[in-house]
Amino acid sequence: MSVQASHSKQTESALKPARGLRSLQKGQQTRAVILDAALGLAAQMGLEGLSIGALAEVTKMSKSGVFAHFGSREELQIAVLTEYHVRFEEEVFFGAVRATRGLPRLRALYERWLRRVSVEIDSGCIYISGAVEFDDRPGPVRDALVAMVKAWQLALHKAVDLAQQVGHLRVDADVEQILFELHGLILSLHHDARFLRNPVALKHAQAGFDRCLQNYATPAGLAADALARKPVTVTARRRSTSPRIDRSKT
Amino acid sequence: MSVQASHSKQTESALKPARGLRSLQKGQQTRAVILDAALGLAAQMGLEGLSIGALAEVTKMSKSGVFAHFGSREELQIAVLTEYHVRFEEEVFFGAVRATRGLPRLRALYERWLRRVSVEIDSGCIYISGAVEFDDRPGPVRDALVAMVKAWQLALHKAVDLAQQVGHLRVDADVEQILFELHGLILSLHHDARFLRNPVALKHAQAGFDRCLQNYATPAGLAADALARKPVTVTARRRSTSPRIDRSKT
DNA sequence: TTTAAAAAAGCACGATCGTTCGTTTTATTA
DNA sequence: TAATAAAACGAACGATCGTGCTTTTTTAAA
Repeated sequence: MSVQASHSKQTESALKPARGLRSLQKGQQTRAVILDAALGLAAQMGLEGLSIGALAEVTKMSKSGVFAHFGSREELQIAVLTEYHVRFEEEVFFGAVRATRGLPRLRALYERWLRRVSVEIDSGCIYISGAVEFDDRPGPVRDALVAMVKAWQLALHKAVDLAQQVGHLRVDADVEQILFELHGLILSLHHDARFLRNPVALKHAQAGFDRCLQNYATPAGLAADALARKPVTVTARRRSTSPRIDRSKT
Repeated sequence: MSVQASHSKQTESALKPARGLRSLQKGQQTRAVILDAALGLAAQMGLEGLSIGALAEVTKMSKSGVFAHFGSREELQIAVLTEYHVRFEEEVFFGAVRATRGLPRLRALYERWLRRVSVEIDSGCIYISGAVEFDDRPGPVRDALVAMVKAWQLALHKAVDLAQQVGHLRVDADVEQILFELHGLILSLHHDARFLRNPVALKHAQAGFDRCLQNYATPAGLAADALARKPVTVTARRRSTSPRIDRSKT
């Protein structure tokens, strides 16, 4: 199941040569290198700002050499997108489903999502920038992006559903509404942290999540959430001016 | 005070000719036409996607003719930005400050903001798309954009402050946190409505605002809010599956 | 209506874009 | 090691980008 979007352009013909499948043969290997650089470039300049020339320069290859690996710019963009999807899935989703069902898992998903959007290495969430770039630009790239975002939202939807089933979230709460608000917190974080360079944006995003729980969670859910969180001390979280809550990371 | 960002590139030398200031003389007139077209183009393609060639085509002018009005692409982008700022100020801010201080005014601001982001003619909020495009692109365009967004946030900040002073919002509430969450709702709306084409996004944004009030407003504030809202019937708002709340516009 | 100024057009420039094609260099197999 | 396939390169294409420069057209003042 996972967060699979329906895009498997990996050809990997698997017929004829019964290839070694041990070490990537040179082609796939440099393709991976290119893709890695492309991810960094796309995170910085956006998917539309990603150019083959710049990519060639950064990988110290010729333009045509880079180009040959993808066949077209569109396919390069899609390849970048699916690579990002795989990493996102790996880091955020698979890393969080180990947490127990209910609020602990939902919080784990959210926390990892936070990190991904704000403090990542080259930062710049391609889902978010891509959504803005392609909201008025039809085509296969947009289609692929929509599929991935929807897949991720579906995964979140299931996590919220589960949290309701185990009695951590009130069953009369509108799941779509919860997702809408959580997504808003993420987008606001992305905006304030990256664009406005506001260093406290992360804390606002975390506080927003807590306040969301206060509204939609059951007493049992709140208890489970408190238990699952790092039990350093039992002092209630309070909003103070002194910036020492910083150590609340896993 | 208003929502003034510090950018008045309007030259308007005001010296020598004591110009007619009645009807714009030809230059300013076509400049206005170009700018109007540029706003539409930028809303659709983004500030970076806005090209002088496309702008010339849409206005049926020569490239150099368009170009001469701005002197550089950057100045064109800034001109588009300030024009957008003026319109935003007009529609959202000045249109809402007529509402009485406190929650009525805050709601008026929010409602107009909503419309601006979701249902506008050519739609596509340049503040939002610009924030994504220029979060990693230093320069005067970014600076201008940051100034405008901060000016708008300051205006919102004052509205929230006022709502606290008149006893509509709890004084122990963190203003920045409120702004963060409201902004998140707007961004989520922009994302879901424009990118995902979700027709119910607007309702989620409205419900999110209501829930925000439930958390941060005082009883007196809630009463004032209920009074200020269209007093069609006195039935309490409830979350039902039947979609009939649609007529809740001013 | 004539004249001076402003506005728009026309043309061309260097750069960069994605892309194609033919050649040369690598890597893989026999 | 020789033969074969894959990979990377180099050069060039048409298009478009922003931007200068010169000329023509339009507008405003005398």
